[in-house]
Amino acid sequence: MSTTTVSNVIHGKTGEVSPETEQRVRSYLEEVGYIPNINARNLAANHSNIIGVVIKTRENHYMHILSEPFVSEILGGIEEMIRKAGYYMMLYISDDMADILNKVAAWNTDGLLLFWMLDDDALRVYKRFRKPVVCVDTYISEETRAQFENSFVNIGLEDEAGTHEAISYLIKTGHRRIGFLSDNHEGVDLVRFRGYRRALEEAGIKYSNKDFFELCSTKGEIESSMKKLAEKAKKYEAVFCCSDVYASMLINSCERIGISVPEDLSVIGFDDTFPSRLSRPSITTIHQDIVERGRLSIELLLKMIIGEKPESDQIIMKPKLVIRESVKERK
Amino acid sequence: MSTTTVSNVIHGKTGEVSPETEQRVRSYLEEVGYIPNINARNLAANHSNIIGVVIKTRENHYMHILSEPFVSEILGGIEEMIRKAGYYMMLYISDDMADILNKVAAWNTDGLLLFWMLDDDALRVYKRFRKPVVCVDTYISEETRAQFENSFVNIGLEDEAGTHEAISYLIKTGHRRIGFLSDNHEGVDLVRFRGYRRALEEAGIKYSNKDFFELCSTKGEIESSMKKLAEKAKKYEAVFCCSDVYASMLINSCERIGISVPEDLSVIGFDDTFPSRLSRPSITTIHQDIVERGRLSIELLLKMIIGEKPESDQIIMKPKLVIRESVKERK
DNA sequence: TTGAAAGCGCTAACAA
DNA sequence: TTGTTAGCGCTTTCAA
Repeated sequence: MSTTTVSNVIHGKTGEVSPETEQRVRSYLEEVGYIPNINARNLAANHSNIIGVVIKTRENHYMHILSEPFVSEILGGIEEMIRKAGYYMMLYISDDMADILNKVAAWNTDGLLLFWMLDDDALRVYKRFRKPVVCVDTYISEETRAQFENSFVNIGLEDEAGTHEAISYLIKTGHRRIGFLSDNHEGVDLVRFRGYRRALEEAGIKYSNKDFFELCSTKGEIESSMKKLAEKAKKYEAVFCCSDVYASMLINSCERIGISVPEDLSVIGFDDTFPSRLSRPSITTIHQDIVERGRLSIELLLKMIIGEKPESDQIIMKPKLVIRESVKERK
Repeated sequence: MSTTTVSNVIHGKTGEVSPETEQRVRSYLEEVGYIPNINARNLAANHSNIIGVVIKTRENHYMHILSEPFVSEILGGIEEMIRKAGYYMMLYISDDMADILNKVAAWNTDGLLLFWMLDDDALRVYKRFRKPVVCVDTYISEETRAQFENSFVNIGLEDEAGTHEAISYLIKTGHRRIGFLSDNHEGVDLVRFRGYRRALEEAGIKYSNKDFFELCSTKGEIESSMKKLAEKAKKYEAVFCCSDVYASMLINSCERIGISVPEDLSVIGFDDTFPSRLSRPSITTIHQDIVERGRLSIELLLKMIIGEKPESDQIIMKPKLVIRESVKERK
C-alpha cells in the first residue's frame, strides 16, 4: 500500500488500482479518519482550489461594502456556485492596489474575480497573476483586453442603455425636470450618466450641472447630504438614483419635508435589489439579474480554470425597466 | 546568504543577522519582487493565518444568508478586523454538519468563528478541530462549555431581556393583544419567545398559541405567508417581529390591506439593522451593536490564537430599546 | 553570525 | 497494478 496507490484511490483514479486494494485503502482511510492537508496538497499540486474574489472599495463609505445590497446579492450567487463546484472562496477587500497585488500573488489562487476594477488595474493584476481572471463591471478597452491572452472575461451590464430606458420612461410619463443622483462620477455611474444625458438630449431637454445630485456618501455626512438633495428636489419632477438604496433614502428624506412620492416627485432606482421592494412606495427601477450574473461569472471562471478558452472576452447583460409605484404619470 | 538568513530577515529576527547582511538580503528581495508562497509557509509552519467563519444555514430560505442584514453587518465587522490583523477570512457556508466538519479539519485554520450552531454541534466541531473557537449566538450549557478546554468563548446577546423590554414597552404604551412573529422556534428565537411570554405573564396577559405569528420563510411562500399574517394582525394591537426585515415586510403587507402602522397596529423589530431606518414609518426596535460584536468576537479569537486564555468563556452583550415611529401610544 | 539539511504532507513521474 | 522517489517553497534545528 504505497503513497501512490493511496493517492490514486483518494483521487478516484481507480482504473489504476485493483478493486481489492481499493477496498483495503478505503477502509484504512476510514479507520484512521484520514483528512487531507490542504496546504500540502496545494503546495505539491501547485493549485489551491481557491477562487479569490477581490473587491476594491472606497475608504470611509457610509456602510461596509458587504452590506450593500448589490454586493451581498451577487456574492450570494458567487458563493453558492463556488461551493457547489467544490472550490473555496477567499475574499480580498481592500482599497489599496499594492495590497491586492501582493495577496493575489502570495495565494496563487486558481482564478480571480475582480470587482469594479479600473481598466489598467485589472491588467496589472493579470500581469502578476497570469491565471484566469473574470471582471465584473469593469469598463475596459479592447486594446487592454487583448493583453489578457485569452484568460479573461469581462461580464458587464448595459448601463448606458438601461439608464437611457429609465430616463426615456420618465420623459414619456410627462417629466422634464429630471435630476441624476450618484455619489461618484466614474466607472459604472459615469456610463449611466451618459445614458441619462443622451435621453435628455434626444427629448430636447437642456441639461445643467445643477441637475447632477451629488451625494456625499461618507460615514457622518450621508444623512445631511441626502437632506440637502431632498430640498433641492423640490424644484424637480423626477430624480434618477444610481441605486435602490439611494432611491429609498431619498424618498424618506423627501417625505420628511413634505414632498410626497410619487405625487410631488417621481423617483427611479437601479439594480432591483431587495430595498426596492421593501420601500413604500415600492420603487420603479432598472432590473438586472444580479444573482445570475454572479453565478455566470463563476461558471466562466471555472471553465477557464479547467483550460477552456472563453467564447468571447466580453459578456454584456441586458437590464430592463420594472414599473412599480414610485413614478407617477404627469399630464 | 543562506535560506536561514533570508528567512530570518523576512521574519524580522534581525538580532541574528548582521546589519550589512540584512541590507543585502532586503535589496535582493526587493529586486526579485519576492512574494512568499503561502501554502509552503503554512505547511512548514503548521498554521494558516486563516480564520474560518462557519455559517450554518437553513435550506431554501427566501434569501441567501449573505443578504440578511444582520449577517452582512456582522460580517463587515469581522472581515475588517481579520484583515487588519493580517489574517485571511475563509467562509464556510453549509447546512450540513458533516460537510462543515470535513472542511474545518482539512483546512486546519488558526481559529474558527461559529454562527448559530447548536450546543453539541459546536462541541463536535471543537473535538475535531482542537484549536480556538468562538461562537456567536449559540446557547450552550455550562457542562458543554466545560469541555472546550479554555479554547472557547461564546459571545451572545441578552435576547430574553431584550424581548422582555420590547414587550413591556408595548404593554406600557397601552397594547394588550400582542403577537410574536418568527420563522422558527429554536435557538435565539426561542429565547426571545420566552422573554415575550414572561413580559405577558408579568402583566397578567393571557397567551394563546394563536398569538404566535409563524412565518413561512421559504422562497416561494414568504409573500403569501406574510399576507396571511397581515390579515391575522387585524385582530391585534401590536406585533413583535424577530427581525427588522420581517417588521418592514409586515408593515408593507399591512398597509396594502388598509391597516395603517402605527395608527391601527404597532410593530416592533429586533437588531436595529439598516432596514429599520430605511422603513417608513421607521421601526422601533431592539438595538444591538452588531458591528462591534463582530469585531469583539475576532478580537477574542485572535487573543486565543496567540495563546492567551480568555477571561471568561461567555460574553453576553446588552441590547436596548430604540424608539422610532412604528409604535403608537394607545389610551 | 551564517550555512546545511531535514522535513512539513502531498502529487506525479517513473521504475519495477 | 504497485512501489519508489523527487520535489513543491518554506521553517527550523543544529552545526560550523
